[in-house]
Amino acid sequence: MKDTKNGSKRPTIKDIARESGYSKTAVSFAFNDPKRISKKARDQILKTAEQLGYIPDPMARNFSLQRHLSIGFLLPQMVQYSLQNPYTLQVIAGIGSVCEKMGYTLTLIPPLHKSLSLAVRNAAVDGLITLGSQIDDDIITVMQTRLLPFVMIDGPYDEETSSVNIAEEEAAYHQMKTVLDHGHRSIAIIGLASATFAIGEVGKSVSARRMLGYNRALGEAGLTFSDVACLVSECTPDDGRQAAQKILALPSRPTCVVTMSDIVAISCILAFKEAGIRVPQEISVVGFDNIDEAITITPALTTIDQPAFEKGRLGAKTLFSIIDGTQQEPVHLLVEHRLLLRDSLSRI
Amino acid sequence: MKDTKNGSKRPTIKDIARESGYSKTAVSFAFNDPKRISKKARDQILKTAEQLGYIPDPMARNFSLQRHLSIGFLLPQMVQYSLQNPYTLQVIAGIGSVCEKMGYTLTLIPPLHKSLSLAVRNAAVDGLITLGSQIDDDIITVMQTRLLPFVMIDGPYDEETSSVNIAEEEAAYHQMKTVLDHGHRSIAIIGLASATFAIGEVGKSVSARRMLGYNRALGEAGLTFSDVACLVSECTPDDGRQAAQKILALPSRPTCVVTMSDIVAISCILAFKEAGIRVPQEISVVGFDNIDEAITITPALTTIDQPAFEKGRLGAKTLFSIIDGTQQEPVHLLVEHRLLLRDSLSRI
DNA sequence: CTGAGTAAGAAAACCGGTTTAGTATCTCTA
DNA sequence: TAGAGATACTAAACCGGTTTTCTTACTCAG
Repeated sequence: MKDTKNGSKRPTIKDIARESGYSKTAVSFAFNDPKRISKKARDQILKTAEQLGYIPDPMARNFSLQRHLSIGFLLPQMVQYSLQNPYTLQVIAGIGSVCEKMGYTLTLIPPLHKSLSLAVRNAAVDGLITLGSQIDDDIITVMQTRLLPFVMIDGPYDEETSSVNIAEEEAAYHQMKTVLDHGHRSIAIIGLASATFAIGEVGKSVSARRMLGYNRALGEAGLTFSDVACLVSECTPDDGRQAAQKILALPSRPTCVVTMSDIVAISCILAFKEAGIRVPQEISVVGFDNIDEAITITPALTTIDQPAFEKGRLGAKTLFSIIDGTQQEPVHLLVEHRLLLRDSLSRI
Repeated sequence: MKDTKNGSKRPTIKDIARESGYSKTAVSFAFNDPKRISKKARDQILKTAEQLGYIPDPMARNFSLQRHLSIGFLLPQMVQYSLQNPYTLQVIAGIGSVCEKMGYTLTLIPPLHKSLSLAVRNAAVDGLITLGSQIDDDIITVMQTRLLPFVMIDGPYDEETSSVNIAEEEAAYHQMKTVLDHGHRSIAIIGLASATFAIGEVGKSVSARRMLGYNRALGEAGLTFSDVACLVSECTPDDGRQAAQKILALPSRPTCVVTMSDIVAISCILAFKEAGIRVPQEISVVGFDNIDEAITITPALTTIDQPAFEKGRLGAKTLFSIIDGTQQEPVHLLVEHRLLLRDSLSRI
């Protein structure tokens, strides 16, 4: 690996061509299509490449071949939170397992200057997977304008866009109904930050779909949203704790807190315990996602289990089938959820 | 966003130039250096771009500017294991937090056709961070040949290569000495898969350095490696369980198992419990890393705590300072470790 | 012996941007 | 009123590969 003439920079295909006495074309063939060239030429070229320490520039190749060999995962929140959230990490692992099989890398894309759509504009990938409800029309427009294939996991529902989801409304109904069946009537709901409690228009976000389920369950018990305390929280430990504080500050304390994420639920449990309130004797908590900690925390968390790894895997498989042209029409995958009854929910 | 003439493909800078009546240069300036161009021209160009749905191709930009705006993380194992390993995930989170600040993406690079060095040849990144001891000379040669800046975390020690580590020998010494101080004399060691129990030559890998520490501690207690059972295991739950089975099959069961990773340690605890053996009453287990599960498992795991997130963060910071030229010479960072005494180690 | 077909390789176009070098016009100063 | 300098823009080179097109020499069948 000695220096080439061009300063101390890496040798290019041109250098190898010159030094070996062949053309650029020949060098390219030597590496990519050996049959197209004589053994003598190939040997000479590879020897020269070896001597000069030549490795074809991946970006130049990819650019020329109009591909990236990488798919992107749009981090739904700041890295600090996204990559500490076990649910998100399981989804990433699922995506990664497919990438590995396909010989692709997985590019984690954080917001750029706090902007997701800016990050999407600049993303050097063959396709994108999004997670969660932070995906607004702006972002979708950028992906469509770039003609970038994408799959949304837990995203806002859209006929024309491939997606992977659980039956959100059904799951939320099931979650709330279980709480009501346990006798609770004084309830607080902590929605995702993007949640809206206006049921009027048909909601497209995960939050909105879950709200429909909550509404139905409450209705069957003769309640409406005005009978429950409605809060929202980012899906972070800090925000979860703040929500817990707000609940403790309510004029009358609810007997059960229904959350849309285990992260928030667990933060609540911790906050309640620190405030000297016994869970579930004085207040019940139910979660959503079934992250690993849900079963190790005391009391073990009653929650909705959703197969995070599988969601990632299916999302990635779908994305690849769009990229390679196998899949032309949008697909909408539904994966199974189930309610796990554990200690954090008590009967009243 | 209507179609351009060139079929149904995305418009390029050339299309915008033609349609707007200006040159490619003008279009480029309109996007990147507005001051260089008249307001009239800029408005016309941006209007045309908007109408045609033009977004500059990130790869073409990056290629032209000879940069990637991404750094790579070389996954030490199959995705299935790497992205399920909490220690690795914490390191990734640390790296990601820096990438976010710098406006870079983080590319997770799985082995390509089982080959890490092949993956490194093809990686489209501005720099690489490696984790663990799987890094052989082959891989290092590729990175050096490509003139790709890189930082090794927990890697084989090398004067000329920037690195982030704990004082491995010291930590291992501390771990083993604690076991010996608790009275254990019948000990099994489960090393990392790459471990070698030959102490002769100065080891460069993490395993080798830890072995020196073990050797020293054992020596002070009047023991040598021939007095302990020496096994190796990949850092996966499956392999950890296999190692546990081998220990149970030994002619005389040791009173303590010393592992080089919590993943393995926890697998052992689970395997032992399933075999009806009480931990720590009948057998003690100590780990290494202090992953989250170490404290939630019963019995809580005695282990060496190392700051995974911080390692990732420092590794990334170092890499960026090499990339931007601030850092010329290799740096070798040492971060603090500490022993956490918990229930899985009993006194004998 | 000739013409078709093939093998080996070179030249040039291309991927889609950025940037350097250069041109024409306009403005200001001496 | 000529010359210097600034302004606004264009043409062409460049990043490092791949690929299409073309040339030349060789092979073989008729």
